[in-house]
Amino acid sequence: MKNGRHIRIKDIAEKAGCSIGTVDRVIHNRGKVAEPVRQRILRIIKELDYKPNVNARVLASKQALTLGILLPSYKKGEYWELPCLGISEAMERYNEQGYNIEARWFTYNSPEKFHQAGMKMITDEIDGIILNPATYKESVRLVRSFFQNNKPFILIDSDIHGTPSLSFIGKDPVQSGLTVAKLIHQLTRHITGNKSVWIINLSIPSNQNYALLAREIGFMSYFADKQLRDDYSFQSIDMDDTGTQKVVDEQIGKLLATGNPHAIYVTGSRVHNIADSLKKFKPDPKPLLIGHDLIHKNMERVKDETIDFLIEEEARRQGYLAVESMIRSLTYKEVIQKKQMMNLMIYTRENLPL
Amino acid sequence: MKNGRHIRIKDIAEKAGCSIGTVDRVIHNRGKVAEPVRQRILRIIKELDYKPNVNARVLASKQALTLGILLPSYKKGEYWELPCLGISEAMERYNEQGYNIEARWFTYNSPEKFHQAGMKMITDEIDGIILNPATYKESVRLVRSFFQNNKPFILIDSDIHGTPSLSFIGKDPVQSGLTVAKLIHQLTRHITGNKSVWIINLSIPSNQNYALLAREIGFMSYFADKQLRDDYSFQSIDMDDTGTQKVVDEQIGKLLATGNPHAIYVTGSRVHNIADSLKKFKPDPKPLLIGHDLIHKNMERVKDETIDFLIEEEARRQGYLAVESMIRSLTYKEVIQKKQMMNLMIYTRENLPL
DNA sequence: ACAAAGAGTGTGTCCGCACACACTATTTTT
DNA sequence: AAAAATAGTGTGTGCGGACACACTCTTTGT
Repeated sequence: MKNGRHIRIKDIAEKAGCSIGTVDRVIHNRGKVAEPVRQRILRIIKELDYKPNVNARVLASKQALTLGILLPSYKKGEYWELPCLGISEAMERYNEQGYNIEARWFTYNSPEKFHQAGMKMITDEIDGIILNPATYKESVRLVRSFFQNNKPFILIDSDIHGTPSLSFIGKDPVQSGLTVAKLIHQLTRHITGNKSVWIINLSIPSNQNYALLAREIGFMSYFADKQLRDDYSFQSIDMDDTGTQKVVDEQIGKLLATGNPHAIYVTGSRVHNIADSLKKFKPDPKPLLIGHDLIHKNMERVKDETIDFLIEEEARRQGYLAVESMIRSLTYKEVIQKKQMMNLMIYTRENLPL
Repeated sequence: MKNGRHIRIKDIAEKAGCSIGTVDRVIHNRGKVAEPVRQRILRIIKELDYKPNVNARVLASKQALTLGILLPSYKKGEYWELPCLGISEAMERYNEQGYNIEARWFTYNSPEKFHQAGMKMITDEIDGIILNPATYKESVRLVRSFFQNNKPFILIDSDIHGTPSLSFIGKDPVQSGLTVAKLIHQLTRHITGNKSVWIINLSIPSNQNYALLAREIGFMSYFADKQLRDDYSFQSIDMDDTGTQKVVDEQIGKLLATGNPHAIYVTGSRVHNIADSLKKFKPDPKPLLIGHDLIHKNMERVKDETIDFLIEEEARRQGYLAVESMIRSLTYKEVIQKKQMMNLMIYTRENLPL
């Protein structure tokens, strides 16, 4: 209704004294354009701060975008389901809006499969890649190939510093550890005497435990910085995740026999296994139990207060943003923020979503 | 690139044996259409699950959307700045994408101004209204007028149950209170003996304190439900917010003379005033201090740990979603979720954003 | 009986952009 | 010197939908 008229290609063409075809050519870097004319047009585009009309662009170009998704394989109810839900949500949303986007999913359960699947995406006609870097070595190799083949990619959940990715979307595991430490510190500060804390790394052996280690580092550094090491005794426990509750029970049983901790921090996403063990053995007083990620089983244990607090880094939103960022980069040629850090959320029974 | 062809008006027209003009008429409920034809077309639309192409729609309709924004007046750094930032962000985003949206802002500092400004939006050419209901009476009157004049509106931040709004976007203050209670309970549970808690209602007198009261109710009910009333002694303190630190200092000084609480819960967004007082008087041991909202001054006090925890309900996102929902309702004719409840976030020094 | 007023429908233009195609002027090849 | 290739540019059509306009056929009024 206002003079807020948007600048069109036509406006630029008129000002530059050429046809819209020529302007189109310089915008898309295709065909031949005389150098002085190109410069003139580029200048005018800058001057007028031309922003292409996204609606017209999408409408006119019938091309379909294909995104490659490369994530760890997972079972229902596990962590990676959450980012995947976000990815699906974003795709649905954009498809509904007239975009034509489809995904090609790849999953992996070993570094070799990871690299293999990644390389396949290069030969396939894929416009952009969203991946979670598994192990450092394979990821670097893969990313190098992406770069050489001019395939844009976005890293999700964990970062590899210095990669030429469009964006990293995820969390800072050290900060997570710090936050858990703060909670445990505050929640146990009025307990007299030395307080014992277990840090349990319950995860699939040899599988991308970088993030878990970083969490533990953050956790420890909190107590170090605050010079609280004398008030606490820590015990790091590496537990193999065989997937069965029984094995966890056994190990927890043994540990509890040696004494009752004041607090337990589980660095992975399988706190619910520990919670179930605690439910079984009923140590008294019940230790404070803190873990990660809003997966279904964890939420159930928060509801019945076996787990006291859950930390999470907007796993679902990570997936959503990854797709959205890729689309905006590919279709609008927008410049994407290099790092998109998620908020770190603290959940307890009373503020659980849904 | 795939057969993923979307259904177009033209497809419907062919199937119905009429022209696209007729289909257009039934879609938009304009002009005359023979009843049997209308029924047939509607049936086909349902059958084929026709979804209009948003890009084409926005491109073709040159109409500008005007949103009316009716919010409490605020100074920089106060709570209402946050939803406003979200609103601006959404508008920018959608304007960039070829939509033509502008806002007309109204603010109020009294119920009369509120009603007055609201009525003015009806006569002005405004397509949709985003408002925060101030006092119950005026809000109901206003909403009634909106309804009669067929102006769609969205309530933000606080709800009026049962209004014919497109959507309510906000929080559940009772849940906030419960969460704070949980925190205080957990954080003081190892303190022996009776624990004293202050609940401070620091707000502008007679101004929309419904939400604050609801928080207090939630807070109290936690302790009641858990049968913890004997372990705690509570003191509710109503403090007028004159805006000056000095007045707060005086009152806190007097209160501290009567004894040192274990925890303080400030129901409004001005915890930082209390924090500053505590910094001045340095009660020992320092009481646990919990409040609401990520406004700048509060965050500063969280950083230096004068405030221990902040609760917030995604104030900024509320504004963003309100605009987005309104646009989707008006331009895409999408059906909007009737209630969009924000997540309840717990912040402490270690997980503060930015 | 004829004009005027509807009811009901089809056609055409435009929105801003992408992209194929056609065209001219100049240079290179044979 | 004629043919062919190339640099550089303009025009036209279509994407899916909104909306103005024109048109036919029936009903109503006088």
